[in-house]
Amino acid sequence: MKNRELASIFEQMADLLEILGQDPFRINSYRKVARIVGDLTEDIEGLWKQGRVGELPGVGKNTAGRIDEYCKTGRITAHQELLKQVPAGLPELLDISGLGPKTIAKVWRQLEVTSLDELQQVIDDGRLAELPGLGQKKAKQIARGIVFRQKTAGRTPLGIALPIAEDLAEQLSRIAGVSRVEIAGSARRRCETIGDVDLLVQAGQGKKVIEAFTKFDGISEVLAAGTTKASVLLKEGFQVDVRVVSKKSFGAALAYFTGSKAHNVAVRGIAVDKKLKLNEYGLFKGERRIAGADESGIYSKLGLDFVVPEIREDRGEIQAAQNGTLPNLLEISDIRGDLHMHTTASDGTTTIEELAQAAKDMGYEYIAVTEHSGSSAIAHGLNAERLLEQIEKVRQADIRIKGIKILASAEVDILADGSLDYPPKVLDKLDLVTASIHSGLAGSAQKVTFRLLKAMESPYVDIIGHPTGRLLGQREAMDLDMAQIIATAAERQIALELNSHWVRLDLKDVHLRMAKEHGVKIALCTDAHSVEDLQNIRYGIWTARRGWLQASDVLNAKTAEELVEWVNARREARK
DNA sequence: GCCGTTTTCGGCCCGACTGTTTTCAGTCG
Repeated sequence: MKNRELASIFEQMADLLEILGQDPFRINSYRKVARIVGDLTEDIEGLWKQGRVGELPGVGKNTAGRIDEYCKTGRITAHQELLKQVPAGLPELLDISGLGPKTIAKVWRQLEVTSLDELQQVIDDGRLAELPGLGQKKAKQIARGIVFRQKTAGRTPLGIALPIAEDLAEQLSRIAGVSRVEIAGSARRRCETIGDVDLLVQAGQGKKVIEAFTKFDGISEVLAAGTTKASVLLKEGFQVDVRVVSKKSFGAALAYFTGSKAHNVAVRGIAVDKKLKLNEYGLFKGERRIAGADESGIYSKLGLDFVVPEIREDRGEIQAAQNGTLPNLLEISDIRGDLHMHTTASDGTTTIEELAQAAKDMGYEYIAVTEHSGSSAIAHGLNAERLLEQIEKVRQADIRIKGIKILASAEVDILADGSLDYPPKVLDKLDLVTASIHSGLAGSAQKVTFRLLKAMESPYVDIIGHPTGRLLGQREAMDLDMAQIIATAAERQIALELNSHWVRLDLKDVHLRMAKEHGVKIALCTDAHSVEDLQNIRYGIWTARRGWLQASDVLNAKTAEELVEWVNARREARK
């Protein structure tokens, strides 16, 4: 699937045009195409073969021609031409906070800067500060932007940012005069990584709130502080923006700052169609505010069902909200068990008993204990003999501990050739089998896809664990042919895992949606290595919701009886 | 660039803050 690659070409064309100072609206249209193509669950080449590229929103005659050229030749002439006009090192400079296209063009034309290194040089020798329209402060701001980008690569995992955001929100709510605090932005949409944290405060006296906020512990630098907003850098290395708004505008501001930008633009378009004006202060008919205190009022006045933050991405939710066909998304209460966890028998830090008790306290009906298999030596994986002992321990625990069903399972390694790390007669003794790749993740697309497909041929595999193997900010996802993996999972009735640890979130939202559309069941599991890890399920729930999943799409939303039935049906088919 | 029309041109979101100016450009969200 070439969707990502094509999207990045359009994205880069937009960057190049921006540096060249072209029409901003034209640039915006390129960015829109990049986003549409990147989010597409269908293969763009498939769409092209059917001659349906022109049906995509935002794709006109010109863009359709370019996609046509790309599908035929693998490149776009206009893109190549643009690359010749701008030094290769410039587009990445757009990622530096405080540095925009105008300034990049200026340092390029006037100081002959063509790379990040050369930019650093003209900052250090003072030439950047001497450019007309710039100065000492601006130069320092850009220098900070460079450091920040190098330190954090720009994004922070939700699992790190959200607890900090929740703590800041709590502190803000204790400031005198503050009546309400909400986390907005991508953290509220529960995106897997957060660029910066947006906090919205309802209060009369903005200035006092800003003054108190900028004195909080944990702030390493105040970037901006006015009467209604402040931006600070935390010691953890990411930015927090606080905005103070009045009660009558709170809902409008919350919607506005929750985004996504694409969702907001589309909603605003609906307002315009109705001869209304929507901004961060409210929904207006002429001068009169007709909604704004709460989000639901705005959606309802626009003839839309309320759209939960997790799916505000302009991926079809607005049309669904108009038609009354928004899905009834998965809730944490729908989850009846966790099917992936480790004990001290392999690399966990806890026991079967402790996990079972904690799961019971969470209201679960069942758990599956899944140790690593022998080839994961570093994780003290179990060879066949030790696995049989572990199965016996699980059976005993299941008898001893009342009120929860404990399934004997395993996270069996998928080896380099796609075979499984236990022989069939051992696998046959397990209630449930998850198979995962733990090594050789950097292999070619062809190789890693082959390994997974091969493993899925086994009649013993019920679930594929953390299918892409990514670790946010640490390790790239495997270069899988996801369309083929999903098609095979659908055909063979194999569930795919949504590993809910916040560093994995694997599968991710768009792949979950793709799987759902093909009728593939998702196993929403924590891969817990401790009792606390079981709580990571909340990250999985949010990601599942971002993928439009409903309870009916989730394997472990089934009752214990239904789950056993599902497994047995697969066992029958195996014979 | 796309889109949609009271259809072939004109609009496409726009307000806050900073820094460099001295009324505004650039950046950001």
